[in-house]
Amino acid sequence: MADENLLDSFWAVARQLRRRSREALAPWDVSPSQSRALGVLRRHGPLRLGELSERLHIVPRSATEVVDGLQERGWCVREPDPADRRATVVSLTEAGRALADAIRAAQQEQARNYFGVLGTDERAELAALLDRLVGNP
Amino acid sequence: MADENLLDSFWAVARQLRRRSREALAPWDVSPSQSRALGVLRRHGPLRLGELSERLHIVPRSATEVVDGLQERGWCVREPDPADRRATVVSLTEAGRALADAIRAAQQEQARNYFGVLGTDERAELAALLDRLVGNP
DNA sequence: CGAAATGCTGAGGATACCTCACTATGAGGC
DNA sequence: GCCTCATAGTGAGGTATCCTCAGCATTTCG
Repeated sequence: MADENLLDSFWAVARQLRRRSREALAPWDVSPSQSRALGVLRRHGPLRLGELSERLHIVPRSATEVVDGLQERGWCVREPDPADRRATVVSLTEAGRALADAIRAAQQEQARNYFGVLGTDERAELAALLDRLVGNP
Repeated sequence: MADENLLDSFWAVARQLRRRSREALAPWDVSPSQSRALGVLRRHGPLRLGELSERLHIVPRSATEVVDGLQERGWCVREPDPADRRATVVSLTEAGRALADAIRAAQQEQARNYFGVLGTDERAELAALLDRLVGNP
């Protein structure tokens, strides 16, 4: 079975990607979990905390902490949802949006760099295989 | 750039693999980090704690904790290195070896299952691409 | 209107890492 | 042989990122 090696290779790539991502984030002193939240808010716009937690695959209580961190640094704000006063809507501030954009650019650059050892068609092949695994038809 | 999607797909696969691996480990009540240590000890035989920590990509102090956990459950033992009394050699007990074998079998089964949605040649292709990325020629 | 559901958060805990300082031992220069 | 310096492991203490459970405010529904 080469599947064991497949697993090993996969995790080796994951480790490298994690390291590079950490390095790419270093200039801004943003934690990986904060960066993920910024990315989600950037892509989807304002979100209720519960929705944010779903997209981050964490429980709402954990999203509370992440948002606390972002808010402390002035990157997002909480506002009551006018449609449901139990809920709070989280939006990026201008600083937060600028930061999210910068991080996205850095990550794109990093991804281009890392995956650049493969050719264009190979990257497409890799993406297709991964999507098959995930179950994205 | 599809590289962003490539990243997303990659992490989606990683998440699924982590979840499945956690499920595969559940019957034995072994933590992922303990399982990794068991795997290393199984493959390489007795190791000095420092060597074990290197292969796990963690600092020696952290390996101490992992070994503490394994030893508590009777899966490994510490013995002084006869060649250097500062060092301690960690070896699997019989129970530890049996457990490591069982875990390996379960993980192989799981990997076969997960990567089974791809054909044999596609798995080879994926492995080759990943190895290129890691830098394994 | 009252009961049940929902959205968020305080309190507290687990895991898996880390650094720093310390002890015991080993190894090389004189 | 002794002195110095390096090395192996670990105690103490800390951080990040998750989790559950309980509680409060609010909404929804029979």
